[in-house]
Amino acid sequence: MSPRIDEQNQQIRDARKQQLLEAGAKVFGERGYAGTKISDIVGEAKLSHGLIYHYFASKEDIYIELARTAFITSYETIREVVESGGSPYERLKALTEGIFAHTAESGYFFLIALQTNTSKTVPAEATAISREYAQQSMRWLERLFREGQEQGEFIDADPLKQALMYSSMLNGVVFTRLTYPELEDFPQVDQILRIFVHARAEE
Amino acid sequence: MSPRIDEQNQQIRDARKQQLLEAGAKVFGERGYAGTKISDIVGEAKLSHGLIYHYFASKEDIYIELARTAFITSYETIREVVESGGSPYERLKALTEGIFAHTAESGYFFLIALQTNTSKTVPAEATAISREYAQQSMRWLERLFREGQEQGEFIDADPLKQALMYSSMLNGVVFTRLTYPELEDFPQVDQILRIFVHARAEE
DNA sequence: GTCTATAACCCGATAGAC
DNA sequence: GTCTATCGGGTTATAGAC
Repeated sequence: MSPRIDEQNQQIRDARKQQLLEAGAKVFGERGYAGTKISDIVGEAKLSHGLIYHYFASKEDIYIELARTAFITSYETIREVVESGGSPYERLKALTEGIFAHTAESGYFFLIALQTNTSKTVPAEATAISREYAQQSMRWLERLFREGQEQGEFIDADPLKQALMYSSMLNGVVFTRLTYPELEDFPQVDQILRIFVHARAEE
Repeated sequence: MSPRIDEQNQQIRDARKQQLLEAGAKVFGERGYAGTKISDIVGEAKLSHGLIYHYFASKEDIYIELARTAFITSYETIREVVESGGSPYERLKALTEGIFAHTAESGYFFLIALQTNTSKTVPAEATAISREYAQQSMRWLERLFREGQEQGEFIDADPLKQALMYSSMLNGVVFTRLTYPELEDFPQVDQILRIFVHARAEE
């Protein structure tokens, strides 16, 4: 095999794998781990039944890879924004808007993350990955809230609980946005962030 | 058959049905509709495999009955509190605390409601029931927010969007409480309701 | 009313041809 | 690399004995 052929083959392999992952994200998101059949995935990807096993060892394997992508993406977004410049409030607002924009286009990953945290049927490895990244993400959020309190922008409260409150609210709102996609300009980001900042005269 | 026997039989039937519904709530909540096997339910209820079909026509049937209970309970709680006495803020606070108390003891129904709204594998009838009650519940919440605005307690904003915001936040927080049951006094109800009320001097 | 046994079907994963 | 055919195991629902 010449290098030329090798390279072409690699491109085909990458393309097929991506095809299967995208199909998997859609059907796992819509139907859950147990409710998804291999035939659903290959049907969505328009590939034959057997071919999926040339790219993944098992159904569990596909799910784990998708869950990992979901959690890493979320974690990296949080880390980058918290480490970036701007006041704590500006960063919190930027993070919120970034997450809304992201989930609007790839809601399936949100649903996969949700399942990984609620269903006992998902592969144990996916649940372990979730726990790991959830903990790390919470640490970054905690730091953001602590900074906001030190600088006087945020109200005083246990920073970890504020971080939990923030992620709770975000989950709830993203979920509603997925349920009612026709709702535009929901929610007002400034409004939901009022929970965390000091009261001030209304204009 | 004497009436005496009939009555005893009816008691047995009711008890078994309740047993199966409770087992079903647990395993459907934990494993999802597709991930739950009949053997999981009867195993949890400690009854034999075949017996479940003397009480329910099908697996779908059990799920529909559980989903109906979940949505009706939620709807009735909202309706009763909104119709009760007290200022809008007092009613909103009472509703929030009531829902937290309720989901703390029967979180499985929350998970069943969640799945019914996100998974395409659940029986279509359950999804229809969800939509119906969600719409009705939203109307009552909308009314509560409109009253709060008219009386000057709540900030001005589209009452329907405030109702959506409230239910989003509640979903997110209940979810977090299920994920971290060891967290006590999370969240501070007064804090989350700050979103909806006018800013005022902090004590 | 309760149980065990089984029918009828479907799924994940593999084998092997092209 | 891609496909069809098939194996082995497991699932819902029913039948029939006690």
